[in-house]
Amino acid sequence: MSSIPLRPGAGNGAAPGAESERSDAARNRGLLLHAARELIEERGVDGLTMATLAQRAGVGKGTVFRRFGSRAGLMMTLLSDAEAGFQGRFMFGPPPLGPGVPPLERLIAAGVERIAWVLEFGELARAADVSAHNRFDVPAAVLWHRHLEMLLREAGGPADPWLMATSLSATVEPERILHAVRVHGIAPERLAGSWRELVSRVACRA
Amino acid sequence: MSSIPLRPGAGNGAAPGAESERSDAARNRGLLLHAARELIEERGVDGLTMATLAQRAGVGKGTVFRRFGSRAGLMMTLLSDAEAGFQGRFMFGPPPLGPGVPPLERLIAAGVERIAWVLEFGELARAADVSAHNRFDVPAAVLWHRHLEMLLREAGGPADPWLMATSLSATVEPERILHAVRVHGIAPERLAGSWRELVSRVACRA
DNA sequence: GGGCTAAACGGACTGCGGTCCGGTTAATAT
DNA sequence: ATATTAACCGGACCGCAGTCCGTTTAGCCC
Repeated sequence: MSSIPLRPGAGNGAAPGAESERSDAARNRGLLLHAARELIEERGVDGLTMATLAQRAGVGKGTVFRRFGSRAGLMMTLLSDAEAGFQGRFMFGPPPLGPGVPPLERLIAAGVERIAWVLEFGELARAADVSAHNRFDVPAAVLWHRHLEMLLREAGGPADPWLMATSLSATVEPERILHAVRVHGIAPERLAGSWRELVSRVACRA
Repeated sequence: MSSIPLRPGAGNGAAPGAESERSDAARNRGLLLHAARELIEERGVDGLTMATLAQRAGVGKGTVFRRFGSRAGLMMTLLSDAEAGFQGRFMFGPPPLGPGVPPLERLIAAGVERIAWVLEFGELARAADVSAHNRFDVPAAVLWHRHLEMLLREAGGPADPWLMATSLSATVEPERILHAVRVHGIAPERLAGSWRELVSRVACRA
């Protein structure tokens, strides 16, 4: 009948790349993600070790690394839902975060939302950002950077929107934000206020 | 005669803290620092392992960790000369980096100098900045932050100089600067140009 | 010089991220 | 049902940062 065989395990929630996936592999990925969320809930992000995770999920350590490549890869996978949600909101969501208002307003909203996002998921993001490549060249980071760059360009402010977007991006990095809040006790509203002032000065003509 | 006994090993170049230091300890620290510089020259910062360092210096591994606490501590020690030089220049050196010109000019000079410093010593700084504490709460980092904050305050620009200094500081972090130059091929002059624009917009009234 | 003590020494040990490879199994073709 | 094979599995293994503790020694006092 069908010349195209069914690919078991394809099309389930967590994207297995472009290829399909054997059913045992899919099952193990599910087990691992579940166990990972459980362990993080119990012991925090830093309390999760790859060996413990393997044991909890009832698989070998090699399997964990084949699925996620590295600890950072696992964290990125765990983060992907939260990141996708954030992306969706600033690209297609309602104003002032999404399109429909002047660029400066969107920039302000983007930073405020980002700060809130970091406060919620920053711990995970920190664990995912072990290398410069993971921090800057991963699709989510590139997208965020481009979004800021585009808004700066629309606002017609800086002469070098790419680098200015880099500066803005640096301002709201998880490590810095979490440190400011947790160690220096800076209130999130104060972070938002400084962000507002920063982008207001940077994203305007003259 | 003298009721104050001589403290052997005290007063040599590399500050041993507030206390004195036994002669063998001082000798080993010298050997270790020498061996470390040698190894970094040969294999790069990332190619230095604590075990290799111990072996090269002809001491045990425990000794390395007692002297420097951690790999990051060793890197900070190796960096301290370069950092002291940089600090001296922006605090007491000739204008426009040192005092004697309007704050905006000093801010511009500070960033340009910092970028150059990072290009020279950033690899070491990256290895020293393993934790948030090492990155933000170490004396050199605090001093640099305070310097930027003070200049912003003098310029009378932002309403929240402390946080604005944090943003400026984030812009010239080693990881970002090195990544921009090495991966994206951004020319240092372009970094300097963007810095100039950033501080010009941030550090002015109105 | 000889004894005393606090400090320094050094290497075995642990825990972790990450790799490797021989054995196993899911999917397919016959 | 059986054979084939590509993908998957698992745990032994490696290198590294960092710790621990029994041993050695520098500096001081007599």
